Amino acid sequence: MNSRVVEQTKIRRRSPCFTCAVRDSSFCNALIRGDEQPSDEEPSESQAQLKQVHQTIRARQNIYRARDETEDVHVICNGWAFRFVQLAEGRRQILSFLLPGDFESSASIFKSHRPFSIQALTDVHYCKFNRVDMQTRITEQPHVLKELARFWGDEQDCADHAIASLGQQSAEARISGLIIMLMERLRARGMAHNSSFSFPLRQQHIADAVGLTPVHVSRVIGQFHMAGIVRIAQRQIEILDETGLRRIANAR
Amino acid sequence: MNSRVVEQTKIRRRSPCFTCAVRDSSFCNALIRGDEQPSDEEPSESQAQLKQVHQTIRARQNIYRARDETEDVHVICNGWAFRFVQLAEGRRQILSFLLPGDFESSASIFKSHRPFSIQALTDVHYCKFNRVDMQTRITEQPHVLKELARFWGDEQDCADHAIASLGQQSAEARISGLIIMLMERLRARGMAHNSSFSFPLRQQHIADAVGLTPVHVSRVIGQFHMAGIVRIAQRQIEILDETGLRRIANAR
DNA sequence: CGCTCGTTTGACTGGTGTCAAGCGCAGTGG
DNA sequence: CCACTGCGCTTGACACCAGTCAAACGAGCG
Repeated sequence: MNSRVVEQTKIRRRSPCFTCAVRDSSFCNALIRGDEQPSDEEPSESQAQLKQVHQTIRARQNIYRARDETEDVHVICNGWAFRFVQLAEGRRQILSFLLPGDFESSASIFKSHRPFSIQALTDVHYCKFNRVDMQTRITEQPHVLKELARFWGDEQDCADHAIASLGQQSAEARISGLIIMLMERLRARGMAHNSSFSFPLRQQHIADAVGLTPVHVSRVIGQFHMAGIVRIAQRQIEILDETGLRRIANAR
Repeated sequence: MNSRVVEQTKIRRRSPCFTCAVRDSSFCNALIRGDEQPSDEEPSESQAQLKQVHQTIRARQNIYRARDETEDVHVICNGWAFRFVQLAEGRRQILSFLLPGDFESSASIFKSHRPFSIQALTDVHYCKFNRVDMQTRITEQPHVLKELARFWGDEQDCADHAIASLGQQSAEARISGLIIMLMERLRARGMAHNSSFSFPLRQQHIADAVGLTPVHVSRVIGQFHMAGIVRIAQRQIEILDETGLRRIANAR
């Protein structure tokens, strides 16, 4: 396949996207590289319409605050972020984790304000696309819509999985399921090697994601440690017994 | 507004859609009526392409079984259905309830098989659209895509709400939240009058939707009865104290 | 009349939350 | 270099919400 070469020539060399580590698996790719079919219509024209701005933000800062109006849609280039809702009495629910190449959410492309917030978990490098430009790109180029639909289906599957997990599974199963999901998503990006990968989550984040208290998360992770299933240290995780971990995740 | 009249002329009088009670608020409307803008392009041509088949199914029958290949996308015309995943040991999680005018899920338009099943809760009258036809309709008519995006955003909001509810709320809050959500969705369709509406859910359905056991659902609903907040009987519900119900739904 | 299905109720159990204290470590400033 | 501090994690004691098991009831229906 030399499609990669073709893509590179279409992305301006000055753009940070030129060196993006996850470009091949991200939606940006379809967006930026223009129409896949070799055609004679000038691609540079619609190319110019797609404004994007790259930005950096420190850990714990909000990338988007719920219900704010914004013209932009955010894509994570580097680092981890998460989508969440803030509830009464300091409680919050993490709705999803955003990894490099992830959209804040594909539905955001069509809405100027959303009910959730987005916060950087590590230092994050992200990219803002103009929403209206994106919409025209999607209506004009059917293959971009197709690609978007794929992301959107994946998002729904993740959401449905979270609902089933929260509704039906025990604390151990929910936590191990979260670890497995993150592992698989990182593997798909080539960001996990020999069952060991970056794991910047605090136990508070895990708790907010799976609907438990940090205290109980600590107990469960402690069990996992003692059973020799995982090892978490220095913001890194190592999966020592993937089979065992999956068994726990699939049990009630 | 005489747009209603215009629409009627575009829907063949023989079609069940002609007398659909929720047509104005459903996605079918945008799909069937063709391009909104008065234009000279012949609408009858693309009209003919959109195959739809109407069907009826008894309560408790499955409309779709998880992971089956299908060429169709389903829309509920009449009655209630629900989307669910079946888990080990007879457990199941209800992911969402489908009311008249609802799509099985907007992401289904782009995928030939999905991880969830759909079951009729009451006797259901539904409509099958051909998926590929639908896709071309969406790519060809930008306003249909816009409309679809609206549904899709609503779906995400519902899913996010369910996640937050399951993760952070007490049994009382989850159950009252479910009742309120159904009430509001029925009101939007003109299917709820003076805080009283059809409520075909068994307590088992409520339990499977909010992640509790039927026994505990019974206890909570019993409390609601005794507190004079709602009255459920003969598959009908009456909201006696909406303020109180909302207070419970918003508390932890 | 005697099914079946859905609901209710009681007694008891257990998983998870709450509260509180202590530990280790990194950063910071003297 | 050392105290001080804050953050994240761990641990223990105890409380409580919700699950489990079992029995009984009522309504609809053949």
